Amino acid sequence: MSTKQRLIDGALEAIRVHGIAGVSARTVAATAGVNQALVFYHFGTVDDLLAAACEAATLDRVAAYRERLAAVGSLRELLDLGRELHAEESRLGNVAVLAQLLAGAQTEPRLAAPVRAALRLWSDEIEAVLHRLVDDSPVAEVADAAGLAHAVSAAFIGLELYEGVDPDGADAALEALARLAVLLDVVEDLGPVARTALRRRTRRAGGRRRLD
Amino acid sequence: MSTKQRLIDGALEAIRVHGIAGVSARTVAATAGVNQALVFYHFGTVDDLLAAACEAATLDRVAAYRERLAAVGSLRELLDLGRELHAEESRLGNVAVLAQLLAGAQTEPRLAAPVRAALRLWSDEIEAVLHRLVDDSPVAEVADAAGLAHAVSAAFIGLELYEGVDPDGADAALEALARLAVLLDVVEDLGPVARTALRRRTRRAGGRRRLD
DNA sequence: GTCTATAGCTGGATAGAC
DNA sequence: GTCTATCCAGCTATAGAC
Repeated sequence: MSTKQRLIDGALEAIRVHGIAGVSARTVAATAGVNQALVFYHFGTVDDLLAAACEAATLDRVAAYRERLAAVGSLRELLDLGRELHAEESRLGNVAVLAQLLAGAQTEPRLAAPVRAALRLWSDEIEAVLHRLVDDSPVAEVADAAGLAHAVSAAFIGLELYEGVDPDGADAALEALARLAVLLDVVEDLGPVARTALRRRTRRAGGRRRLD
Repeated sequence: MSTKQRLIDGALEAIRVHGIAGVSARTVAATAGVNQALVFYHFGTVDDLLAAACEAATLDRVAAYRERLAAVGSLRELLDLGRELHAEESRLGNVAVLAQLLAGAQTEPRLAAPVRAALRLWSDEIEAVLHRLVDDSPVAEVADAAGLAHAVSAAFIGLELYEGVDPDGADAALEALARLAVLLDVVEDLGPVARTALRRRTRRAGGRRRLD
């Protein structure tokens, strides 16, 4: 394995263990088992290494789910895959890494673009599935695929961080969301008469809602 | 204003400006306009100062919304207040501070308890309102107040971080969630016959969903 | 490409004068 | 309570030997 790759893996592991506030050329190099000066030889700055690690990790994980996402055939299946993905990535610590990088990107402009790109990789993937499942179902009335894809990505990050300090609270949140999502099933199975009624009602309610 | 208070305010401002990775006794003291050694005299360690700042800021902001939350009379109104709160706190940077502290708490055990307590202050408040609005409405079938309160808190954090690197994506996410929430209005206005039908359907769908 | 060594800085934390 | 002065660890980044 190349030194560059070892540094990237070391960076990801160092973020997992020490958080964004605890990563440094020294901690990363120690984790990777290489000399500290090589961080600067290969990447120039620590932030550039973090950016490279962010991109590499995301490309890898998104690719790992592409097939499973393509096989999803209903909202029910998508929700199940979502919970599976949450459990799996939580265990591997990938969402945690992305969350730390996202927190760091708030005040470090050089991290903002790579982190945005990583989030877009995920949300584009989710958006494609949502379009396929939702666009010609009754849910289309209330579901904007692009916006929801971003919301799902943000929720994954938020829940991961929440879980770090309040695991029971995060569990309860996931349960509650799954329960609420049952509504989508109900709408999806609606007959034509009920669909028309729903459309009428959502149009009205949507009009009342638009405030800002 | 006491030195302790100036340090707390300085800590909050320093987190806003430099992020959790950039706060130090020196940056905080400089922001507060006091001597660096006073951080340790008054709080012992930097983390203990951050913990105190976390608690103070949250108590302050939760109190600022208590009246408005008590005045909420419908899910529609709650959603509108939520978007108002998001805009207001985003501008003041309070959610951003909580998000940074939450990120730091993932790897700093001394921050975990205070941050969990802060999140609970918010979610308890939200849970109380949800109980009041939802418990004897048809939505109760699909809405667990306690779990949803945690979900809402986590979503606020996730969206705030998302907004920091992708404002357009975060806007789209909020729009999409508001649109989806229209479903709740629809269910809330359901007649008794439709309510019974919904209950039957959610029971079945809920049974199929329980996987992990 | 990789190593040692080091410059120059910022970090937490304390001692001791006032 | 507040200040100066200081210790020492850790930080980024570079120079230069191999």
